[in-house]
Amino acid sequence: MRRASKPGPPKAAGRAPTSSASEDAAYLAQYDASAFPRPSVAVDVVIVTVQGERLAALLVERTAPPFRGRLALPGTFLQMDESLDHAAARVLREKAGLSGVFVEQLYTFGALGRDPRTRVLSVAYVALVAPSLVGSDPRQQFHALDVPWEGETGGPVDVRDEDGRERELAFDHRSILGTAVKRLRGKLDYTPIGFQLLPEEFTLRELLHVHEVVLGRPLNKDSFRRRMLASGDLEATGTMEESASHRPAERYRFRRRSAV
Amino acid sequence: MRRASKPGPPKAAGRAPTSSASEDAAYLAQYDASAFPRPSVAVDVVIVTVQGERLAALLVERTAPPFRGRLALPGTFLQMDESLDHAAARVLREKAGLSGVFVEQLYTFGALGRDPRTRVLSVAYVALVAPSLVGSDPRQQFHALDVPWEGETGGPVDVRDEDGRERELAFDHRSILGTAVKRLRGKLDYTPIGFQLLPEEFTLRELLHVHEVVLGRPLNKDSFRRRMLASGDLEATGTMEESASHRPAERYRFRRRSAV
DNA sequence: GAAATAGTGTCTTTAAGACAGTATGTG
DNA sequence: CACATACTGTCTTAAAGACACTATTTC
Repeated sequence: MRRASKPGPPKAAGRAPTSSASEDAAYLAQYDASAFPRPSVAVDVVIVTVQGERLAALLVERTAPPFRGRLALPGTFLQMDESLDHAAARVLREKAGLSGVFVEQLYTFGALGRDPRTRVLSVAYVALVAPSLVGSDPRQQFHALDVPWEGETGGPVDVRDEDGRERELAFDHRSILGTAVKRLRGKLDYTPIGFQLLPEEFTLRELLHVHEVVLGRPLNKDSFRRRMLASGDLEATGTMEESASHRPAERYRFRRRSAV
Repeated sequence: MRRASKPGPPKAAGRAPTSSASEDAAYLAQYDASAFPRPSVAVDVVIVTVQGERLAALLVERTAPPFRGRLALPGTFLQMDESLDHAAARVLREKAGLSGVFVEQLYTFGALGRDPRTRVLSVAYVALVAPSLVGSDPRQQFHALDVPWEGETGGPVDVRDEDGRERELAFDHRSILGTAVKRLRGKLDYTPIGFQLLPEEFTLRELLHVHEVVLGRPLNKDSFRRRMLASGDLEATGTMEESASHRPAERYRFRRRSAV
């Protein structure tokens, strides 16, 4: 290991001195932001939940061209006075009536022809919501996802409506959905992300079910139980589930819950 | 498992028909791209290599305000007629004289005050280069990274020049470097990314060294060897390293090598 | 009691860590 | 020869899978 020598005094040695605050201020006063061409920037959010045996995402039907009539991810154009994270939270609130849920940035899509109108980048986010948080809000139109690949292969994802009919998506949103599913599957292996798709308290069977739906394959029940209890992330509540036609299971709670 | 009913004929049922190509064309003719405010978009690349016992990144000294004299990631403004990936490859070529190396998108930074000039998003990429690819090109000024956290904690990273003196960075580039190191450490656990930091052929000791430098901690030599040989990703070349003052090791090659 | 799932205990298999011992190069 | 590292083999430990068995609820 090459040892770094003790850092010397902050004198510059053979380098141009760092610019001063006043120099920066003078420069900024004459800076012309319009000198560079600027693309439009959209923020789209993949809002994921578990419905029965499938993953589902909140999608909105486009009422204007381009792609009128197709389903699209809820999104917005980035405002100049808000951060990317803020825009994602705004989409959740305004387009889905949701707040306080898990959100994280996914990927930025910037292919040339992805929006026929003009150059638009899409900074995509993923949000996870418990089915119990989904209520009667008419904006919360979830559609089942049909993932045509296994593991973390990746690739576009199909969308079906309530009748099981396949729906076409606008833009490159099938690919964005695919990237989201791939990311979720990857994270599930080493982070306790599954909790975000369940209510505050849940049984181990429910947690197992969520993992199986996200991963798209059955899991070993015994080792899942052992792994979860050994992880230290779960806290027994002492209460039992009710009204099951079998022996009721104990409910657990996640120790730390991060939210935006 | 809820069975999807057989997809019916593509007739719309109770939905507005999908927009036609001619409708889209008419709409696009009158679309005004300037109706929405647009931020500037930069593409910055964290070009990583291994130097001795440390990770190092290629950084350039800023010659103009803001942050004149500080080190910054090589970057460019996104052109309107190029994809994000293309802009990243262009930065590698023009600012580092590199091509054919591993590149992938990292994260998009969009905090409000991150550039004092105007609203600038930075779509950050990570590139991995073998030390053997680094030559006499004066643009290839690598600086050692000093990661002040363990594992995948995350957080800003310090940069030192050849004398071991700490250097200040421009913008939020310390955070971008930190995100890059965190990503690399995460990927190393389940993907054979370490190969990208080595020449075409290498010994197991060299591969182990790369992993240790990226992860910032020593690894068990025995299980590393077993794991690598069992993974099926390595191919023995039959040749031996030379001029070591000890028993020479066999050289291996990576089976698949992805590049841009 | 039958059915269904919860939860416990144990055996086997597999991967990782520890470490001894042999092999093969340089000086 | 000493020294350094490559490589092999074996023992131990820890985690995962398989599975038998008991427990507790509804019907």
